[in-house]
Amino acid sequence: GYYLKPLQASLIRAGIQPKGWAFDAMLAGYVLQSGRSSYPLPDLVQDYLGERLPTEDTTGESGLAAYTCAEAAACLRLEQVMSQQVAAMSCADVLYRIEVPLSEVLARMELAGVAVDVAYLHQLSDVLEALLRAKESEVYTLAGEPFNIASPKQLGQILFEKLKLPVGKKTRTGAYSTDAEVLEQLAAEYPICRSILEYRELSKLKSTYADVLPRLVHPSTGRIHTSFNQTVAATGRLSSSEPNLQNIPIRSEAGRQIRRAFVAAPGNRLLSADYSQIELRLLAHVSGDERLLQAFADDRDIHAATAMLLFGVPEEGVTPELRRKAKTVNFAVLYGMSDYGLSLELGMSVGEAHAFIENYFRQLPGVRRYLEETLAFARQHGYVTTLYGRRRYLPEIHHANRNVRQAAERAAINSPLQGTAADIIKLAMIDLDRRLRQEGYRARMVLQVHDELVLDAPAEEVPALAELARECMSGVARLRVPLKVDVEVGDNWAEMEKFMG
DNA sequence: GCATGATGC
DNA sequence: AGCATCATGC
Repeated sequence: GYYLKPLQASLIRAGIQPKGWAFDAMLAGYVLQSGRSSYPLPDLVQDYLGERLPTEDTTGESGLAAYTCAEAAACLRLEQVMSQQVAAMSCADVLYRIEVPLSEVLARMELAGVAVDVAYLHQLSDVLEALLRAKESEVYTLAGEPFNIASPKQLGQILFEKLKLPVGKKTRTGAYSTDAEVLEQLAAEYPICRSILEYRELSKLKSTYADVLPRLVHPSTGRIHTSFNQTVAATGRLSSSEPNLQNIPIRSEAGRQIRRAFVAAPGNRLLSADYSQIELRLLAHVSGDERLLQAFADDRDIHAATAMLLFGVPEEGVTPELRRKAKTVNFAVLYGMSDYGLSLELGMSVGEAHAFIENYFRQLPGVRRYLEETLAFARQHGYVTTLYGRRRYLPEIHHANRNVRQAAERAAINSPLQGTAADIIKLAMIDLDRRLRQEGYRARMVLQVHDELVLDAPAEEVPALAELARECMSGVARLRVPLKVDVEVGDNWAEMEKFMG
């Protein structure tokens, strides 16, 4: 078949649970070349069969029948060719044990949807509107005139020409940058910058979330049914759209008010299970670095443990500031840090950042070895892989332009880690979905947010479900480090409490 | 349609 | 600084 998920959803909605889905050409296309922007069937037919699918003429009934038959025939032949190639690049497990079975799980999740409190969102929208108007007046007063705050061009003119604030960085096109980093720098001395930041936050919350989410509530289910896209992210992650439920605010207090709108069905509770530090645990596993492995074996606070190593202080000497620096370095490693990037982040010179990184590698030599081996592999083969064999091609690893080449090098470091984490949670979703159905749970998996699964569950199922989710998620891979899973339970997605057990 | 800037992991 | 989606301006 081709793009089976909608078909699977239709069948499931009709109460039919077909088994033995064998092949999906769209998913095969994704596994073979995850960097493509999309996988239209005519393109796959052209690229893998060297043929042209007849042009779509579905005006009449006979035209529709003929085109549908041509599609079906093409899929059968695509399976022969693509399956061979998938096997030849050792991606059979990724396609047949991960992506194909996951498709049906995603269909079930999309059908289940998630409940939102619409009345609450309307109320919140009105509050945001009032706060926004007040903040707008505040900005106009500080600027000495009204203007469109949402226009970066007008805002740049007001701040850097009229008010003569010191110019920070410029954008790629040479305009004054007014992004949060620039405004944050200026905010201590110029209150208007703080006001603009607050205006931006409120504006984002209202226009992207409070005003849009209620419109996407399905009239018959009363729930929001996102799309989980399986072929978008080059690393193997899922994405979510219409609406994106993978970027619901959590960090700011105002943002968390949006999250409160995501609720359990009546009589139910929301259960969230998330992997703790999965990417750093994977770094420990694939690098085999002794100290990193030991830190996770001891279930240490990894950023604090890193701070002890980097700064040579005892546990009680780890100040919040040192821990924050160590945390930044840990993330920088996952993203394939350059000393330049780290220097910007930590506000130090490139030389200091370089010394920082050298110190990190001296303390964690296994990590350096892994990063060097991964880069060498990418340069030699032109791709990198996850633990389960998922491949990402990096043609720009030999690019003549240094910036382009270095971006590819960072992707070479990051993709195996981000992609392996994606493989693992996908496997866990398949397993958990099977267990939920086999064991007759009424709970439904409703969201996946990269390292987190959210279930909408009858209150009485919560204790057993917490155990089941933990078991599925941490048991799905046997690594040199434990996969720690934290479980939280609550009536809404903002107010969750740790679940012990 | 691209640029910018917001949100998440 | 890795990976995404969405709103807005122009």
